[in-house]
Amino acid sequence: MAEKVTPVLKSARKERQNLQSFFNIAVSVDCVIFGYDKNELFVLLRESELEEYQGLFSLMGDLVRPNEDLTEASYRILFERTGLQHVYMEQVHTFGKVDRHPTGRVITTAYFCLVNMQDQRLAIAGRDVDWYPVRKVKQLAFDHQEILQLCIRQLQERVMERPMIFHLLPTRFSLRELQSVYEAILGVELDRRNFRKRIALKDWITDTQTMEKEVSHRPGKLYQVKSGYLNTTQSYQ
Amino acid sequence: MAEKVTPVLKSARKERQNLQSFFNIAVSVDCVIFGYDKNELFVLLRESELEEYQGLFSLMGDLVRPNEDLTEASYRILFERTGLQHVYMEQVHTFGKVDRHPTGRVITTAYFCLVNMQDQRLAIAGRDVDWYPVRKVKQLAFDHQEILQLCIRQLQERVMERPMIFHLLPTRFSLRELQSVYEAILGVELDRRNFRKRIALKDWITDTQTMEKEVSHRPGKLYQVKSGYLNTTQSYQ
DNA sequence: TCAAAAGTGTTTGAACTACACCCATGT
DNA sequence: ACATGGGTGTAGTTCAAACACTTTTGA
Repeated sequence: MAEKVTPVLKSARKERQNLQSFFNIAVSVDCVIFGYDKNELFVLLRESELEEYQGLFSLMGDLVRPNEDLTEASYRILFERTGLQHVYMEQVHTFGKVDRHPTGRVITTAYFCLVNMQDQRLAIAGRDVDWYPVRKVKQLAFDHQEILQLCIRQLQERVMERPMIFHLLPTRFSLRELQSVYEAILGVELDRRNFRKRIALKDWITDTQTMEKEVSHRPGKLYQVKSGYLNTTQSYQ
Repeated sequence: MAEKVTPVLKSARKERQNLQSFFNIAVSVDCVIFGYDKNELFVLLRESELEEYQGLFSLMGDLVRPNEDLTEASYRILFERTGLQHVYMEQVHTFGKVDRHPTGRVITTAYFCLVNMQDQRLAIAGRDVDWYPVRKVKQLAFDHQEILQLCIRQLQERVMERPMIFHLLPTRFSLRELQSVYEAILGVELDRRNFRKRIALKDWITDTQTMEKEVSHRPGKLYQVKSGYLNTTQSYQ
């Protein structure tokens, strides 16, 4: 094994000339931005700018700039559309069918983001974007429906395994709220007692010694995520 | 919510002109091709062609052609280097740092492939590629070490959950062989009795009513994967 | 006093772990 | 006879699921 063959070495500079003709696929990033409110999972959409998709909504996407890392591009798009930074983000998949974009050959890398819809810094008013309940989204421009579905699936697969759900909630939350977010994401009802035991086992959250106020029922304890579990950065880009 | 804003529509044709200046990031695919032999996990590597990485090995990669889906490109690269088709393949991650490639801006999508090193159709002799034990790979060209590590991690995370490991083995195999492949991938020793129970629970394999031959110990039963578990195609590209 | 959600424990089954002995074959 | 791996079962633990009643608050 491993016989050595002496290759004809190419320098990067010479190589660049040969490659120029291949620099003709555009690269984009699409952000699937999830939020949670009133027992419902929402996704941020905007109306497609393309004639071909008039009347349809699309995800937040843009081409990657020549001097921008892929993750930088994703954070830029998020910031441009929401005013938010330091948001939880995961790369999901890269979609590369030849005909997926009518403008030309564009491959796109999909990320999902989890944001707190109550965040005061969230600035979508006056922009061409809005929140839509994920359950009601039936059709999107491009292959964005497929992208959305895969992001939901990945969110569902990971949300019980890793402490990521807290990015969707305010700093302090009740166990009831936490359970409702899980139910909205997973699309199932959970048993309250089993849920509380499971969350206790994870050891992600801590009692804040405060209670809900101004609720028309017995107030619950408020919890917060333990420090160190609100990281937004990925290991790999 | 969802106030409508009337956007200025752009046609795909007009849009294409605006985008031309962005068609300047190259897109590549890197295949991490895994094989198994004699209690070891191997990866297929070749010597880097670039002066900058002289003496280092690299993964099998190439630029994506303008009329080629991302997965097509990955299968083409695999076929060019191994002569194999219809191989198990999963997309892992897309790496997009600005400076990851000395030739210019190249983002790359990594796939891992599982091949049977005993496959008669495997044709790497005379090509500039060879198998290296994964454990011994310490340094690679570009960011290929990072790509390899992430592919190994994804393989490890999924190999017990999905019936993919059989692509690394001949059609018929003993439970001992199967256990050894798991051990090579996971980097741990497994208890034989517990392993057999676990595999029985998965219900992936079936007894072939044949036995090992010409082994210098008590021969074991030979098994094969149940039909339907050797799919090579992915749901998403 | 009623409505609404908070809070809490037990029982069962499934799956995983650790662990030891006899069996069949080739040399 | 010996070396090598084949083949098997039990006991303990952990985790998940099913399931009901009392408590606290606001209206």
